[in-house]
This record gives sequence, C-alpha cells and structure tokens, in this order.
Amino acid sequence: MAVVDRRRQVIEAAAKSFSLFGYKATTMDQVARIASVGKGTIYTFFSNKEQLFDEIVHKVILEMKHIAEREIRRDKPFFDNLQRVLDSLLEFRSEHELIIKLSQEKREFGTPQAQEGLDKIEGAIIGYLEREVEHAIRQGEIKPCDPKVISVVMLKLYITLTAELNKLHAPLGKEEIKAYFRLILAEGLAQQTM
Amino acid sequence: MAVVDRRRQVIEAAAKSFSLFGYKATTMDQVARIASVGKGTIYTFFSNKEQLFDEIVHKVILEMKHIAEREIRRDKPFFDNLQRVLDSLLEFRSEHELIIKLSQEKREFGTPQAQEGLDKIEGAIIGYLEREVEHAIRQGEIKPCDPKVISVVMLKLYITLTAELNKLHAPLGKEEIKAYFRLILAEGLAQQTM
DNA sequence: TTTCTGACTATTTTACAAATTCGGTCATTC
DNA sequence: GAATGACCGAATTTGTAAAATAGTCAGAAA
Repeated sequence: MAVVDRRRQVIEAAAKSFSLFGYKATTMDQVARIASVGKGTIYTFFSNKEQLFDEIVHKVILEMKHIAEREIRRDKPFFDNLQRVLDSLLEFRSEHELIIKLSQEKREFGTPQAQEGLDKIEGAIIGYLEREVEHAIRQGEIKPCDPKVISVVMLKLYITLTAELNKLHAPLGKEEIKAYFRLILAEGLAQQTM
Repeated sequence: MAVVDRRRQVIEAAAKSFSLFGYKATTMDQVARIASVGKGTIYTFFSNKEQLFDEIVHKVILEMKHIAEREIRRDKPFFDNLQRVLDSLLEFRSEHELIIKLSQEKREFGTPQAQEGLDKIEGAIIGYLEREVEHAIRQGEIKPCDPKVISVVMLKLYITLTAELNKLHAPLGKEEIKAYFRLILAEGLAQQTM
C-alpha cells in the first residue's frame, strides 16, 4: 500500500517535471522533491532516469490508444474513421504538454532522449494506423497495398496539411484539410477520363 | 575583362569552398586564397559573406531549373512528366555536394544560413511544381485544386517514399516508388465501388 | 587614376580550467 | 526491510584568455 503510493507519487512527479521542463532540465533531485520522496526511493522502482522517462512516454502512448479507440465506429467507412482518429490524435498531440515540451527540446537542444520519446509516440501512431489499414484492405474498402508504407504516408500527409504547410501557405481550415485528405488519398487527383 | 575574370574566380572558389566545408567553415580568407585574389577584391563584387553564399545558391537553383526543363515532354501525360522531374531533381539534390554539405551542417550545427539556403532550394522546387500543376489543371489533366497545397504535398510525399520511409521500412525500389506515387496521388486508394 | 591588396580592427568563436551540477550508490536511519 | 540523503565520480556549465574571422581601408601595383 505504502509502496504503491510512493510509486505513483514518483510517476506523477516525473510526468509533471518532464512536461514542464523537458528531459534534460528534469533532475532526479527535483523529481524526488516534487514527489516528497528520497532520491534513493526512485531507484527502487526505476533503474535510471531513462527508464523513468520511458514509463511516462508509455503512459502517453496508452492514453493516445484509448483516444483512438474511442473514435472508431466499425459501421462507418474507413476514411471517415481515419479522419476522426487522426484528428483527435493530432489535437491531443498538439495540446499535450509533454509532447510540446519534447518537440521544443528536440528543436532547441537536440536531446537524443527527447527525440527517442517522440519517435516512440510516432511509431505507436503508425502501428495503430497500420492495423486499421490492414482491416480496411481485408474489408475491401481500399486497394491492396503495404499497410506500413501507406500508414507512414498517411501520417506524413496529415502533418503536412496541418502543420508544415503553414510555413508556406495560409493555414487550412478543418474542412479544407478533410477535403484535401480525401481528394489526395482516397479519390486521387487524376481527372477521370470517362 | 580582368574584372569579369576575377569575379568568376571568386564565384568558382566560393562554390568549391561552400560545397567542401559548408557555410560556417568557409572563411573569406580561404575563398580569396582559392581564387588567388586579395580578400578585399571579393568585397568589390559582394557586399558580404551571405550575399556571396546567395549567389552560389542561386546558381544551383538555376541548374535545377535546367534539369527540370530538360525532363518535360509536353506531349506526355502530367504524371509521367511529374515523375521524371521529381526523380531527376531529387537525384540531383541528393548528389550535389553543396546540398549534401548544407544538409549535414544543418543537422550537425543548425547553422541558420545553411537552413535558409536549403529552404530557398526547396522553395524553388515547389514553385516549379506549382506552375506545372497549374498547367495540368488548365489542361484538365487533374482535378481543380490549390496548386501550392498540391505542390507541397507532392514534394513531401516523394521525399517520404524515397527517404523518410527507409528509417521504418526496407527501402523501396524505383518501380515501387513510381507505383505508390501513382496509386496514392493519381488513382486514389479508395476501392471503386462499381 | 583605377584596381587590387593584405595588414589591421572589432567582434565572434574557441579552448580550457575551475566550479557547479547531476545521476546513481550505499551506509545509516526509521 | 523500506526509505533516505550525504556522498562520489562523471558530466555540464561558467568564466575568461587566446585565436580566428568578417569586413575595412591606406597604400601598393598596374
């Protein structure tokens, strides 16, 4: 009981600190202080700073999985589901403090652990998309293709439309993004010749 | 005559040095030495280091424009032309020493001038694609859409398929890239319902 | 007179050492 | 036996002296 409580205190303190200060600027002393725990106590649960960080990243990934699952409606068409899932995932991603902080830390300092954490989160999104694409292929909703390739492309396309484009073009509205996503990926740009 | 010659010597020396050592590690003394010219002479043609660098970047962009124009066959379909142009541009991009060096410098040191130079080159590619997309829309070859948006998406998709994907997936062959590019962008993933 | 030059200067970058901070340990405490 | 925080070596930061560099300009070369 006391053990469980201490572990939770540590995890909560770590989540708070990593979100607020990033990986590098979070010290084990600080985590201990926020958790009102001796520094040694942290090491009874996690063998080092990286493993503690991993735990926090994993919690975020789990949270994202729940969000995604909540958006799936098996009776709706694949592209509708895809749209809703990516929408909610990217909104979560752009609002979650830890992810914002890690992105900033990566840009500013290039901290490898921040990069790895973000990669794990991206990998989880792609893995999730992959299974949905596989399902859609089996259902005959989309043409046969490599789910990994298509998943990566989908995520990149979404990021391009929602974020990268804004450097060169006025930001697109939600409806525009939805329309372009469908136009490009689902229907294709080629003018039907018949 | 002597003036023209000196200017060319400076430009050639600068091109060589920026390609070999990047922006930061290229010194004006070194450029002068390679060009067999006094350092002051450089400043009679270019007001500072950044402007000299700009000249070199512009030469690369011009070269790329020629390469692209060489690939365009007005009698062929848009997607064939697009494929060939992107292919040759990205091959050029991945083999040109200046671009390789600037990419490395950006990754390694984050030199702002290297970043800006690469952005200009990318902007030129997108601008070129934009005009081609406009042409294709006018010809009725592709559906009406914002050429800027589509150009950015096309370039990003191509980079994803040729480079980014390799971190998570076995590299695709040239024919596979071509097939996915068409499948995704031109034909669309959605299974035709009739 | 005009063109070109490299020694010169002010500023930035680097190199290095001292001081500080930090991740991780472990003898002691509770 | 679980929890702690003083302690340790390694890593990072800081302060600063030395070196390098972009840009100038008085004077040499043409």
